[in-house]
Amino acid sequence: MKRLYRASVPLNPLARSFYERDTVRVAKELLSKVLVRRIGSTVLEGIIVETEAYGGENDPASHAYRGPTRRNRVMYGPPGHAYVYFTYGMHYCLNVKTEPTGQPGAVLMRAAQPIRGIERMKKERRTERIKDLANGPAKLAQAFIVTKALNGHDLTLGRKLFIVETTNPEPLDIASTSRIGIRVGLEKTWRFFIKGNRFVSKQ
DNA sequence: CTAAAGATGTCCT
DNA sequence: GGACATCTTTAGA
Repeated sequence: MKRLYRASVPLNPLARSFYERDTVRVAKELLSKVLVRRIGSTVLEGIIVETEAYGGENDPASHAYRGPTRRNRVMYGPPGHAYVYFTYGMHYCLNVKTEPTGQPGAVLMRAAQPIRGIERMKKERRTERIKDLANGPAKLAQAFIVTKALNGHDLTLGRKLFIVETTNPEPLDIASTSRIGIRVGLEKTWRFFIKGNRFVSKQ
């Protein structure tokens, strides 16, 4: 069956060089880019509207603060891979690894504006409210069907899970605050979101 | 081995 | 605004 048009132009996944940079910079630049999840013939897409940067031994809020462990090993691997961890006994959170290999750094995907595959997301999230599909890190992971099976997945391959540039980028108004849900490292304003976007977790 | 916290979400008051 | 679900990971004995 012929398609009259494409809802989104297929673009190449962001290259490893995009991720292999300063974590805070990557966290800001990921805003407005599109997170893509493919499961068989199903495609899920969302505009990244909120992120948080996590560092290494200089960042007490980071999983890598006390050095490498089994859980955080992806944070010490090559850039451009997914770091997925399980928390609170029931939730997954999705990060992308930044900085060069051997240097810890990751960006937490905190919220996305659903643009494709919304019906599937509603089913996964058990809600009809589009605003509530991915306005939080664990909600986002659930909507995009991200589990520990994707931990360490290479985001530059363009399969299963990856990120692409926006087709029509608009000028961004970016706000920054302290990161959410942490008890230390509050002095760093490493949470970034698109100001005014209604799919952000908290204004 | 044991214990406590956790980059959260949901439901209740 | 607060309780609570639920279990892996990590730190400490």
